[in-house]
Amino acid sequence: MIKSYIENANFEDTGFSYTLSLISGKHKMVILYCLMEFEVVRFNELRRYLNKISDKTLATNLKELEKDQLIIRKEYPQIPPKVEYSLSERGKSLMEVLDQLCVWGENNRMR
Amino acid sequence: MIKSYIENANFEDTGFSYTLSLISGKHKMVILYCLMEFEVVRFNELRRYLNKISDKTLATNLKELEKDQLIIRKEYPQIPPKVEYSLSERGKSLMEVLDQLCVWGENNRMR
DNA sequence: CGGTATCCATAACGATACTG
DNA sequence: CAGTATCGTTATGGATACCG
Repeated sequence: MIKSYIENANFEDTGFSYTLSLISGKHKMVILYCLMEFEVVRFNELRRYLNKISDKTLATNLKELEKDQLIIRKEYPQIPPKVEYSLSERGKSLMEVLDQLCVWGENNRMR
Repeated sequence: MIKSYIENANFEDTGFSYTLSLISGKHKMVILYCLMEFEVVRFNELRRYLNKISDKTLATNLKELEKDQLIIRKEYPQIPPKVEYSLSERGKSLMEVLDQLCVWGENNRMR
């Protein structure tokens, strides 16, 4: 898997860098975690879970996650507006892998 | 594992974000991959594998990876200088997890 | 409530020149 | 060869104000 990446001198076009592109940035992983934990979350609710994220950054991140089909955005046409975010099946499958990073981190933290 | 993260409203202090802090940035993962693949690599050799990385950025990244004990820097006291980089055992164990991201990316790429 | 628009701060990264 | 120093550029995120 990895060997072919380097030999082809073509890392940018690999599944690995593709995965990274989906979850890079300061907040995306945390957003995904919140959605995994609470399943269905509204915009301002999410903003409270993420300690100090701005409206703009949260909105941008959610749009990208939606575009990448990791999360689902459900809008209710009402006043005041109501929008619910949740993980897609694709998003859930990614979370299984990311959880391994948690485990490694817990086990390999240096004191 | 994850549940406790959110409930504690303490994500910044988790094993997961810790792992991320080790490998964030544009090049670190690629550097680790090169070291995994070629095992022992010199500075300029590494610079050629990473398409367009500057001296400065590569040096900074290598220093951080070394400080985080993911890689080992071995310097030969000679003229001209010779320095070899390789994965530590800790670095190798992290690569096993990261490889799962490869696999997910290959399987879940959208066309 | 769930955003946008605008402007600004910061940090990451890069280019070039130089050195022990 | 393996870097460092300096400067410039770009990408990312934040603050504030405002809107349907």
